[in-house]
Amino acid sequence: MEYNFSEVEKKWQKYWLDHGTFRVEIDYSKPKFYVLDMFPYPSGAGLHVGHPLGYIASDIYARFKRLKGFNVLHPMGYDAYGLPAEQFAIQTGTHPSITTEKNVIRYREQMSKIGFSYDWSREIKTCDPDYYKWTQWTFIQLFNHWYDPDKQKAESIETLISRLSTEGYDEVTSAQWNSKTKKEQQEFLMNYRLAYLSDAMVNWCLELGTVLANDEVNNGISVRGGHPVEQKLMKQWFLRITPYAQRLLDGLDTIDWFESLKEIQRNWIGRSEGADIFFPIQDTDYKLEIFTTRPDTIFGSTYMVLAPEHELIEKITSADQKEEVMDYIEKARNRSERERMTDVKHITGIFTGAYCLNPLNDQPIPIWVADYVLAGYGTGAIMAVPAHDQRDYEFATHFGLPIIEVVSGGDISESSYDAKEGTLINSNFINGMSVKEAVQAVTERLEEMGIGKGAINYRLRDAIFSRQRYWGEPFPIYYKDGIPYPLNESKLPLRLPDVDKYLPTETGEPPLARAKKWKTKEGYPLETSTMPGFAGSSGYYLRYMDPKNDNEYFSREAAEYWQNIDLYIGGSEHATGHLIYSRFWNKFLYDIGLIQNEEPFKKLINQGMIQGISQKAKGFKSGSLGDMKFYIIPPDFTYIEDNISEKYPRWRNIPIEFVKDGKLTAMNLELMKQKYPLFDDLQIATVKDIIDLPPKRKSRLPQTQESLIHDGWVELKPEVEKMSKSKFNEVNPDQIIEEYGADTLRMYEMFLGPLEQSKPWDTHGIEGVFRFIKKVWRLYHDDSNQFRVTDEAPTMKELRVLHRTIKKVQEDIEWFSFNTGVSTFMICVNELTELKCHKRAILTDLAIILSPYAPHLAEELWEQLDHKESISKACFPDFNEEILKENTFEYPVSFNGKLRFKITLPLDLNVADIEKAVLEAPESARWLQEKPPKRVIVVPKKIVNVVI
RNA sequence: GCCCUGGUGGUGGAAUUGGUAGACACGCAGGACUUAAAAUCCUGUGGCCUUUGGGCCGUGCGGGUUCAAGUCCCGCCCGGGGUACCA
Repeated sequence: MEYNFSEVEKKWQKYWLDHGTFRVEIDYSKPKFYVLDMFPYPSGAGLHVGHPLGYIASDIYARFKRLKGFNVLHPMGYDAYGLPAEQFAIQTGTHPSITTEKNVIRYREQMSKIGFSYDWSREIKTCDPDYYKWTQWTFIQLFNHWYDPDKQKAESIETLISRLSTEGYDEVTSAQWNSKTKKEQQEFLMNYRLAYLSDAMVNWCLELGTVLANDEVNNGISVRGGHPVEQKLMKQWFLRITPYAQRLLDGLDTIDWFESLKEIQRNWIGRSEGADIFFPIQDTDYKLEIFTTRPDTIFGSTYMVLAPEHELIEKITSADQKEEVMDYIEKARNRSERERMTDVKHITGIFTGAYCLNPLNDQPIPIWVADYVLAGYGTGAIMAVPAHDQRDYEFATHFGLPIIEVVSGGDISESSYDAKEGTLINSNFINGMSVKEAVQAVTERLEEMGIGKGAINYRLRDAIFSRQRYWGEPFPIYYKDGIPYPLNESKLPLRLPDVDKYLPTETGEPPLARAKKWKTKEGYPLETSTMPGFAGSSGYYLRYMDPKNDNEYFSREAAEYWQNIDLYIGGSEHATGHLIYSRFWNKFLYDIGLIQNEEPFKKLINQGMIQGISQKAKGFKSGSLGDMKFYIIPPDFTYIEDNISEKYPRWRNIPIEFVKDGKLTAMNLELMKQKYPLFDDLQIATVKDIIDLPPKRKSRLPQTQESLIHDGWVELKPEVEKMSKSKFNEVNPDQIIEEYGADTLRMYEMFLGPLEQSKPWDTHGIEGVFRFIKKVWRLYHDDSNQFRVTDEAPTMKELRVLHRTIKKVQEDIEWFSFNTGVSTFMICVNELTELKCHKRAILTDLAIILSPYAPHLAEELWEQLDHKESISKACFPDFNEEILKENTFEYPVSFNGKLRFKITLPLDLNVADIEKAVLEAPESARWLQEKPPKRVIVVPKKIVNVVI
């Protein structure tokens, strides 16, 4: 009889639930600690072993902090809105809430089996009206606020209105404001609201029937589904995140995230410093405003470029160029974003016939239109400096435009010199200056002349906030005379209505337009778009603090007690989406006084991906049209390649559950076909199959090839890939728990390697951890499974093992080095087993320190050790430095850096005595060869190195 | 292209400030127990050489700094991630 993990684990999971062991409330007698996992989207496929990796790490940390006396908030919930449930609804008519609820139950069940210490009473779902009420509420606040650049924070829109009506604001005088109609006023305010409606070029995905945010599009293809995305002008809701760009950038310096992740965010925000410069356009009153990061190169500017969308083009193009220019603009406009991206190499552009003047030397400069300049960035116009910008260089070379070198250091006959170092030449009053000095000098001169100023641009764009979809939060907005107004807060939540179909209407309106009576009580139509996925996930961590509160998002008391998140664990794929939006959302709520911290996530760790090992079958297709077979051949088989292979797909993923020892047997293949009809065409190739192949060229195979073909089975090739259902390489945690138990799963996932690294799941290795768990059990139980813990006093040796382990385990958790933590336990248990230690004084503490990693086993042992309360209420033992103190040290002695022997010496020896002892050691004679050493380096408690 | 990462035995990985490279596991080989198997336990396991004392070589490659380099510096090569006309 051995440790019965499945019984024990069920017992404690039930106990924790029944006793509310992990429920937390505000408790001023303890310091708080907030540990959060990025909540999952509950997909139909359920969890695979990769998903819980981060959850296990955070759970260990949360349990550790509890033992250390913290009041730990450790909740879990669901990012429940999402495309798959809606797609399923379109196909089957099943309401997405039904699909979602089913998946949520499955997720909860799977997570419960792993033994997480979540406070399940705080569970939230973003699709729950009690929750999305506050998503809608926040949206209304965003709508009702603007960003005051003087105060650098969000302010009520009323403050802007009162300024406009009394003193005026920006370029609008109070008289102008007061003479505007109500509609005009509302339209004007849209330019300032933090949530606003605007016509904009958006990423429109026809297949999905919705617009997508920039981070949902990659290379002109939707991230979800992989459908083509085109640019389309549409009215959409936006969140004005851009005024927060600088604060989002600065905030990064105050938080403890991986530097690589901060770097991704910095790049995404994309701050660049430079200057806005006005160039007068010859023979007109127009001025061309451009943005450049290199005002120092202004004398090297040999042409200007406008984006095809630029509004000045029509006004300045000369009569003889008009037709060609208009033609070019038309073509550029019809070129989809995707084309523009895939066709980077193709240089196009057209001369407008107009010239502007360099304001510093009155030289005329030709103005061109080209699609390599983007309308949305800076002013949509640039001064081209071909000598010092690669893109301009290529353009100038292509169209034969002049290239003037103004910064020395490169060879402009070869390529542009883009570096920001060198001395200015051919540049009038800045000749001889360094780039840095010249930038400043030119900017100052332009400012003096009133034709330019220092400027900062950000790559970050306002976030498109509407989706033409059903399964999302409805906007709390109605329209009166075409003007949007927020609903009264008392009307929240505005519930998602039922619809007959989850598709757009015949007239192309979003699915909500199908709802009956989608109007306010007064009869005003409601907004038919819904919010995007990131709406519900941007502020969910705040709701956990007070999840049942019906009157507020969360109480002030809860916010003041729990503050922000001390530890956040999740995937780095959210670097430019969720993690930016959340920080923005949080800063806004901070501005309006709801919370105390500007940054939501103090420390963030990205866990790596657990990859799957796919099993790939190599093969070829053959047969008649209606009966095409895929013949599987061994990976080393090459004979087929010459005549057949390149015409047909050669590799197919085989579901790993049917593969044993890298082989697929004919019997398993049959079982597999029964489960997945998709594989009906598979067949293990026999020698005859290959010989019979058309064209029938050979009657026999080379001996070496024939010997690879076996009767009844075929070899497959393993390959490390992302774990996913479609690759048939998923490993389900339920199976692992069934076979080895949750504690083994938890420890093995940690043992696999550093948390932040990606690594393949290899089920073989789990045996080692499983043996360890059984070994722990045997420290407490004898061969007949009788509890064998004694009250004997521990020896110094045993105490040393224990305290060394306590120290290392604690340090490893604090450093998030969970893999070495597991090894530490293994070493400890190996040593205690060797010492035949079954003493209460040692094993009590061992159970406590092991409990964050293997909570079920630890609880069971704790109970057997006669404790009445859960082990999670125990106290993490302190290690005793006195016990750890050694009085000797085994010095490695090297000669010329090469280790030769070891010598054990007392620790209280001084350096001279150590040197003496080493040189007098008998082993030294052999290396010294009776000559005195040149030098002896003694590093106490580390090493001795003798130089000869 | 640019930015960020990483490269250590057959495999996953350890070495936290420059100080014993390969901890801990898996796998493999041999052994004990057993009628047999499973389970468990023991021994060995970086490579090459060896007179069995040990020696030489080894952390992607080539240099360097240092008494001492997986760790620091310079130049390459390869893998993973981010980004891509952002002026």
